Amino acid sequence: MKRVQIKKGQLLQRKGDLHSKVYHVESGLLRSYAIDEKGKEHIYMFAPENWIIGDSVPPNRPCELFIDAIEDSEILQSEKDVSAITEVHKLINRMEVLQKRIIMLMSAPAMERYEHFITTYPDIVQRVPQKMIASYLGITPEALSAVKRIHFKK
Amino acid sequence: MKRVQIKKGQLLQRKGDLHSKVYHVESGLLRSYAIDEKGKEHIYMFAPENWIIGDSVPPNRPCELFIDAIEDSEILQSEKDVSAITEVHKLINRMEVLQKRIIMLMSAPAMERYEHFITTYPDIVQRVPQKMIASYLGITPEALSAVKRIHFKK
DNA sequence: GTCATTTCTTAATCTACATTAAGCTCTAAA
DNA sequence: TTTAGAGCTTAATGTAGATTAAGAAATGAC
Repeated sequence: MKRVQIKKGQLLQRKGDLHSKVYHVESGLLRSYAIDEKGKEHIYMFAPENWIIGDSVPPNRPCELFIDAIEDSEILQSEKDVSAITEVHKLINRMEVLQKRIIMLMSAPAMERYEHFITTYPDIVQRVPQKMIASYLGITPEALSAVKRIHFKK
Repeated sequence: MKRVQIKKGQLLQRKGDLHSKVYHVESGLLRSYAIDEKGKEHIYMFAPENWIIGDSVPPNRPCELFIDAIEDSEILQSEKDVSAITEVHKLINRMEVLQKRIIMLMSAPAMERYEHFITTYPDIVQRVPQKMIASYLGITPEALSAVKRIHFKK
């Protein structure tokens, strides 16, 4: 368990790394994301204060996600040691978020995903660029612009 | 921990239930799914032999998913007791599947999701109707028909 | 067996969102 | 102050997959 200070933009983990860590965010904001074959980023998770973030692969297998800092952050970095997981309920909370997200991606149109994002991450909306929100929602920045135009017209 | 025999088609859990359980499948096949406002089903997970399946909500909150049997099945039913979770690595395995699935839904076209489904669930393909596979992939049965036509033409 | 249902496929049309490209705004550097 | 470059928006066009509808095939009830 190690306390680390990182600067905005700094990369903590890249796809393919072995022995990837788990990060607890004390202050600041991290994100994890995948990059597909066309080079397009897909943000998988934002992690503001008090969140944990990491790649869900066993520590001996190369990881799938990139993790970097969107703001200057202070984090606690720990090994992925199964025996060290004292807070099982934190894992279960995370699984609940994932379940909701999958159902959203399968059924809700872009507009509803945007509204859901705003209610789940009210503080984050002002802290990240639009294109990152689009990436999280699984749409293009252009489509997000259109969604917002309609959203506020209502 | 209770052993139960269930018949094909039998509902084990419906959306809104409290104190939802966790099921370990000894034989047979279960599925969990959501139903959206338009009445459309979205299969969230298949659980063949040796899988665990359940809703990722705390036991005191109403659950989100329906769970039923696709085949006659024999299952072990247990309470959602955090202290009883001895196999943390099973949770972690599940999270890995969810992570892959979200990235798939965000970036891969229907054809690749179908191919990925076949490799991850090779035994299941013959055991469930096409429309359930479509529901799992997040496309319509009509679109799946088209995907398969192209897939086998290659 | 027959009849009724449900499932699967095909084809025509429609639509949400992607893609492309251009213009606008803001910041930062020289 | 101009210039370069991100980031955001707008609009035109393109496309994957949805929707609708109809027919074929499989399944189940009697």
